[in-house]
Amino acid sequence: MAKYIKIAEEIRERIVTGVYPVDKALPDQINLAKEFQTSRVTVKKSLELLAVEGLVYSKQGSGTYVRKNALQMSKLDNQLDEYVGVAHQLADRSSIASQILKFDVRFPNELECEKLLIDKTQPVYDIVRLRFVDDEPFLIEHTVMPVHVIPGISEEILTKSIYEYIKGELGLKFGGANRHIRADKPNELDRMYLECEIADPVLEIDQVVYLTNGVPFEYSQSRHRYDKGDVLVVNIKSV
Amino acid sequence: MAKYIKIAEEIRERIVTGVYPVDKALPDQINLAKEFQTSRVTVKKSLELLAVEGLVYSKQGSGTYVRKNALQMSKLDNQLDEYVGVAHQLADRSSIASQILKFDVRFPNELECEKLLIDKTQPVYDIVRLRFVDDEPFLIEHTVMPVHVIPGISEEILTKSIYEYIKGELGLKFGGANRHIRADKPNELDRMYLECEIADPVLEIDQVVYLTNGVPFEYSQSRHRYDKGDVLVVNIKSV
DNA sequence: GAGTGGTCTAGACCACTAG
DNA sequence: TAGTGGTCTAGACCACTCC
Repeated sequence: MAKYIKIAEEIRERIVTGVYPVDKALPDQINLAKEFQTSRVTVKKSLELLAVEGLVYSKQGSGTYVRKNALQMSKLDNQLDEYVGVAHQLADRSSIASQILKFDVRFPNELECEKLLIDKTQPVYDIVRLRFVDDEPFLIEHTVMPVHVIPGISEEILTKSIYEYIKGELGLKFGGANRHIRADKPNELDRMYLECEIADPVLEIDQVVYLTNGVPFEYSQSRHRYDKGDVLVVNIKSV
Repeated sequence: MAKYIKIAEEIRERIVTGVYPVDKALPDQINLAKEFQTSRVTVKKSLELLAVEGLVYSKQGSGTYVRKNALQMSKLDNQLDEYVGVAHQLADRSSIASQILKFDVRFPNELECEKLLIDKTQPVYDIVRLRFVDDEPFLIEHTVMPVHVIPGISEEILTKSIYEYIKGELGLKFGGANRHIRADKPNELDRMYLECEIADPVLEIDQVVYLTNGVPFEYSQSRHRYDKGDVLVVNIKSV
């Protein structure tokens, strides 16, 4: 484990336990460097980590301070690391099940080519899944994935986790996503499978998910019951 | 302007113009350092900037590569810098107007105290605004702000931009936000002011906005017409 | 084993804040 | 003006990838 990460952990611990109180300055970088038997550059790197997490902020010429909302931020971080779509947010506290409504291979349409950065000749999986939380329908998800990027998908994998398969079997890493979030009226499928009334809105999330090398591997549209969960977005400016 | 930022700009330019092609490795850090007459550490810092933007990724022992979706990412970035709530997303291409429905000062309730990290004795502004894009109602926003954090709010400021006032007059900086996004059925106000039909869903965004020092200065709930705009969330993993 | 990125150092100078 | 963070250097060693 890198030294600057260990130091960041120690400082984070001191913040959440109140050794470094909220709204007050930390010891300056030179003294922290002395204490941790390291160079100032390394200490600075640790503080940058904590700044990205929203725990501290630095003011040139003045000092590095604990942010007033530091304690709240430290709670959020665990959730963030695990965040993949919305389904995962609930993984801890509930049982999740999947029902496969459709699993096909076909050629992509124009929009899918554009989103997935592929051409018309490259086949894609066409998957529709219904997800349950504690036996109640929660979301319906339409996923399109390029076969050549994620080969070997089977129904068995779909009932478990695609992300686990990509990480474990294929050795690829999730690298980010762009999501569009909007509200919509329920359509036929929503009413049938999510058991929506005609006046029940749905929350729609359109996303393109990328591997670390920027190759898109999933373009999906998921539609959620409006009364089951929401989307949390945390945003910290670094400048 | 710091050298590492200039170098990042030059490399970004080379990526978007195709000098460094997508999916290929950049020159290694030592050679980039030579070219830019600098040290390897400085080059690395430039590459880290570009990695955060989603343009490149580095693989220890192998090289630094242009991400396949780099060109799409470079388009998104401009939008992101300007992102403050949802209203701003539209600022460029349309005329925005505000109508003040309510502007009061009162004591906060328990939830507001918790969100804004204040106690019951500290008064808050209680503001309700209706926003129009090109003369059509677009969102209705209920904002609560602590008076002692943002003093001197007037109706005139509200019709313009609170953020401009905070930055310009008070010299404070916006430092981040936590948002919860969900879909909901329209309530009385939505139907009256947003001109929603009873079956029209609304997109609700609950947010706490912070200054750079972590002091919450706004707790707001905005409700949007489902057919006018959505929320874009970009997420790049750095690990 | 050669090449590449990741980390770390010790010291320097600059830019900014605050009294 | 003193103190603090921001940047930069030149060199070193380590960890990892890939041939």
